[in-house]
Amino acid sequence: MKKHILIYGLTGGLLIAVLRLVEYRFLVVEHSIEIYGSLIAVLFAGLGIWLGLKLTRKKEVVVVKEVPAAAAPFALDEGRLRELGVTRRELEILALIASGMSNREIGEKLFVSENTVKTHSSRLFDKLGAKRRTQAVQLGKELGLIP
Amino acid sequence: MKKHILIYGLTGGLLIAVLRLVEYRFLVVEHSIEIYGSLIAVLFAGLGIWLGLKLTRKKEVVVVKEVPAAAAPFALDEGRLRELGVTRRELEILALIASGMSNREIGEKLFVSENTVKTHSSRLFDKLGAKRRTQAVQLGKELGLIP
DNA sequence: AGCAAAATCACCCGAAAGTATGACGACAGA
DNA sequence: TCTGTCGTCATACTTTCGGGTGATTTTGCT
Repeated sequence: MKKHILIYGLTGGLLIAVLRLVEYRFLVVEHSIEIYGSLIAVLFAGLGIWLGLKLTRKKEVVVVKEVPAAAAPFALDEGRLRELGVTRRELEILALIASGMSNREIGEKLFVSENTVKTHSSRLFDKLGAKRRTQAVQLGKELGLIP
Repeated sequence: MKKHILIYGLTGGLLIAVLRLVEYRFLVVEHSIEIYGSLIAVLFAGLGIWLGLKLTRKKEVVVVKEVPAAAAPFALDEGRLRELGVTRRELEILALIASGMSNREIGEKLFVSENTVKTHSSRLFDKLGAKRRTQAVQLGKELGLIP
């Protein structure tokens, strides 16, 4: 900004000097005062416009463009977990059920017996109030336990 | 834009007229020419700045803002439906399975026998390559058949 | 009208899922 | 040390699912 003021001042001073020289030649001429004024007017108008442009260059209109975010990261609702009394293991099994695995497959994946998976899922269904595994999956999603 | 030019012209003319009047009083004064010039300079500089401001087209800066897309409207993938040969009824039943209903409940809701639901779901599983209803639900979601 | 696809239903059978009950060890916290 | 929770497993029983087959009716399209 200081640079602008400096340029402005210098231009003004220079103009005065130039006019001083010019003055002697044209002052005698009729209507020279109008020419003189016009000259200054044009020059300063141009300068003003230039300054105005410089000053407003930074005024930017921010346009917010909303883009559908790819995917909600999904955060496990820990609170709900305790609220319902669902244990880690049960949650783990719920996730596997949701992925479409059978009790046997889940048991193999977790290195436990199929019966264990059944007891876990049974207790899980109780806590969720589900009668079927498909319902448990649906409820689990609604409750924020699984993505 | 025409308005601006008009204002500009009028201002200039008016100024000339005013100066004409003022001229007679100050022309006799020493250095009046500098005052005169300064006056014009200041006025036109101001005018120029104002014009500059007006003329400056405000730059639009597009800010891409990621917003957690309220809700993906979900559009049924009709193409996939035909591609897999899944019928409307089967799709309907898939949706009800996904909501956690039993075959019996689905039958009651659709006013058909449980057996009918079973045949529909059986054929559906074939087409989806699913062995269990939970898996069918999972696949259905991946394939864009259900939300 | 006539064909093909879709929808409906039945019956059987085996597999998977779900319920109920009991039991045992590990581990944390009072 | 005692208690409660969690995870593990088993057995027995009921219900639900899923597969296979066959059949009839509806419906959409030419």
